Amino acid sequence: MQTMHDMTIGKAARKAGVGVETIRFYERKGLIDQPRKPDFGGFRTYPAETVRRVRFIRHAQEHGFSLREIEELLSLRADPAVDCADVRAHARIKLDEVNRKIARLERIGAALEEIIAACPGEGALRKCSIMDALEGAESGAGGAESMKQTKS
Amino acid sequence: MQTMHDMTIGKAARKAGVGVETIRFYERKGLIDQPRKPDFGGFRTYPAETVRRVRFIRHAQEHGFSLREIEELLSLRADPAVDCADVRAHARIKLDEVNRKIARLERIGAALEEIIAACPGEGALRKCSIMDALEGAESGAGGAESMKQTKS
DNA sequence: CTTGACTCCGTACCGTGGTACGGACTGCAC
DNA sequence: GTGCAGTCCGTACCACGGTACGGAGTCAAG
Repeated sequence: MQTMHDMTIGKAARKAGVGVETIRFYERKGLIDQPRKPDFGGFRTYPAETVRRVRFIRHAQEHGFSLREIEELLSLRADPAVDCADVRAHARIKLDEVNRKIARLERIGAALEEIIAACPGEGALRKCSIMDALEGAESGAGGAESMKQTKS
Repeated sequence: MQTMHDMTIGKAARKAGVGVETIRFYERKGLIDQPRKPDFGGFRTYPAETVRRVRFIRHAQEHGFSLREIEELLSLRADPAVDCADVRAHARIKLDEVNRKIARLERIGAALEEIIAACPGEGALRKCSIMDALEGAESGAGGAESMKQTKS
């Protein structure tokens, strides 16, 4: 039996802090499942689980995961029958991705700090080291090469 | 006065490390300006400045700036009255963003490590800390996050 | 029983950052 | 003088993450 906390889509959306269209969008994407309509007419009712799931999605997005990655993340715990080793393997892949993202951001941050520190803070742009840094390339981060296709 | 280093678009693109289409795209976006065609036929010639500008764009992208922000940066440069501090302020905002992203990623990384560690390597998954980490997420620590839209 | 708010559903559209395509032209080499 | 690489130009397309729209149905209050 569904809890008595079921709600219509609008209420679920408000609770989750998103728009109705966003809920539907996630349904279309398969990130959350669409409750079926009551057979005797009326509106779909959404369980509290939907709200939790939407919040999960938003938080994961804030952490830099794409919807595709989030789908995977959700599937980690979707099936209680899933073997722990599988879950762990997925989690390790994700952890690896996270660490790579952190490393990349740290390089960017270090480069930014460097150019900010080198900036005199005032004066004409003629001698703005930030502009120079962006123009001139190097800056520890390396990778002046063309990173063209990064499509997977 | 054109320098003697003018080149066709393909050469400029190669020098800048991007594709021809990317140059044209930046032209359409107004990030670089398109040289006019020689009136007596032939191809456009691009000055070395274009290459520098494209490199600037790519480097700024690597530092986390969007094309729109880069456009601003470029227009700042075009204005001799602009102060260096303006540029540094932009860089600081970016640095803040980067640091926030890193902090978030580190939290999710820790959560992933937790579930990996909690996993015995076989058997069913009982609890998933990643869900906890992302669902309630910033709860405990006074994050003050989630100031989403407040639809009425 | 009417009104207004909400739901349902498909489809179209938005901005971001490009990539691809096709036909016509040009320029250089052989 | 022909052939091929490169240019020109418009347009279409891609993935991503949604947002908006319009017409119908439904619900709950007055």
